[in-house]
Amino acid sequence: MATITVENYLKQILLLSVADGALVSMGALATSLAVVPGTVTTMVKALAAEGLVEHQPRHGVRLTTTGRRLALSVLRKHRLVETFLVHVLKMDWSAVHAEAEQLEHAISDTVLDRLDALLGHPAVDPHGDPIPSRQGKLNSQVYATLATCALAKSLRIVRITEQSAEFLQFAEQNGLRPGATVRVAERNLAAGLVALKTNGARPLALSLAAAGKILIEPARR
Amino acid sequence: MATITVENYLKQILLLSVADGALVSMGALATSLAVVPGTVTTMVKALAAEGLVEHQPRHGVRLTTTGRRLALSVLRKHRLVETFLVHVLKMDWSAVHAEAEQLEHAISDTVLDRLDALLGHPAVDPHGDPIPSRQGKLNSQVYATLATCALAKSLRIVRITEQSAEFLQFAEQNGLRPGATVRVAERNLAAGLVALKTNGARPLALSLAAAGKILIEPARR
DNA sequence: TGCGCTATTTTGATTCGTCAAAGTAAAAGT
DNA sequence: ACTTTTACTTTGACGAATCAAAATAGCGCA
Repeated sequence: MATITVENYLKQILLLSVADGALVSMGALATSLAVVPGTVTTMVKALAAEGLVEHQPRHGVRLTTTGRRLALSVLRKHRLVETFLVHVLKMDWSAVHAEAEQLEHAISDTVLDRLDALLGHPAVDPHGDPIPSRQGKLNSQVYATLATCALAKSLRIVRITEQSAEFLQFAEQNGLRPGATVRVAERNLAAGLVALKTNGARPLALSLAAAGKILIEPARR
Repeated sequence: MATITVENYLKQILLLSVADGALVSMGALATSLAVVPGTVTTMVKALAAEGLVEHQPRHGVRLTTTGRRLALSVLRKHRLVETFLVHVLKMDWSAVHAEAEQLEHAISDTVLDRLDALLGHPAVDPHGDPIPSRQGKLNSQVYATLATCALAKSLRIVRITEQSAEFLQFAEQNGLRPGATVRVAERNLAAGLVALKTNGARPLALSLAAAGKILIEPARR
């Protein structure tokens, strides 16, 4: 069985691959796993020997079919656990990521299935991130972000693609959570700023980088 | 922070110490942790260096105050998780031990507190084992067992001190769960057998060893 | 009192995941 | 095109946890 470390490497490669089967750079992997690059090289070679990834020396790494299946199962655990922590244990939206990071490696498939049923087979977690299905299907629809969308239109937030507790706390306190409605009042590329109007009405400024983390779709009706 | 291995050693020493502060033999520890004796010696010396246990070379090991506190916290996690799995996820009474064995190391104090509240601060887990309090108090009342109690009296099962799935399955199928009422019809020391009458009425024979795993008290009223 | 059995400890080796630092290839700049 | 920068890989070492097998201490028993 895969160790916790292996599970983390695979999950991270999945999260960093911009498109399905795209190469992930060793450096990016090292940063996101908080290890030095040499460690990643060593581990990736080991994973490749196990048939979990394909290593293109000097260029990067991608998941094999087997590796992807495993990574998706870890991601499913992570996101279902987050959903459970928020919806059942009423924990703070912004605090659950770190908890789930541990629990995703300790939870069995049996427990996961029960949890899934208890939660009513949710399609997305509290951040709006899609939950992989039991069969390993991941709804990877491409959404616009607050950094790129049309101005003045009424938008619905579908997802916050950032897991740092500070950012999530800030988002929550300003009404930026999945399901909320917003409009982009103004966008100033030079200053790197995006001005928002939320439902609650007080105006709000965001950096472009931050705005790019918030995925949206046209508000329904 | 203590590794998973350290947590397991401490928990096991706690469970094996017959009385508070009694020495636990290295051999018993090795068996219950499924490692060779040499490994236990090495680890115990390391734990002693950390101030978590006191090692009496050639004689055994006992927990220090610090070690005991840590062990109790692990045990609390284990038993609360078991309770959650049975009462909320409706999992099989006999299957939850193995699951909890993993989860006890992944769950934070924050999550544990929420879980405890959700379950209504239970005093015992589904096997009837007492759950240590948040402050580290463990209700260690001494109960009689089916191997030692009076005959013909009406008894209430309070606890099953055995975690193998086979035994628990057998117990469950025969109505031997905490809270159930039984009477000992007959005890044959020579044959090593105990004959029971359960509520459900079909008579049932148990080995003395098995009967000793079932703790009881006089039925109320 | 000494002999032998059994539990415990030692010793040397192994695996996993990691780091620091030196070496190398590829990409980017002038 | 040649040099510099950057990304990646290699090498040697280390800590944690383990095992196998040899060495030793304690204990019961004759």
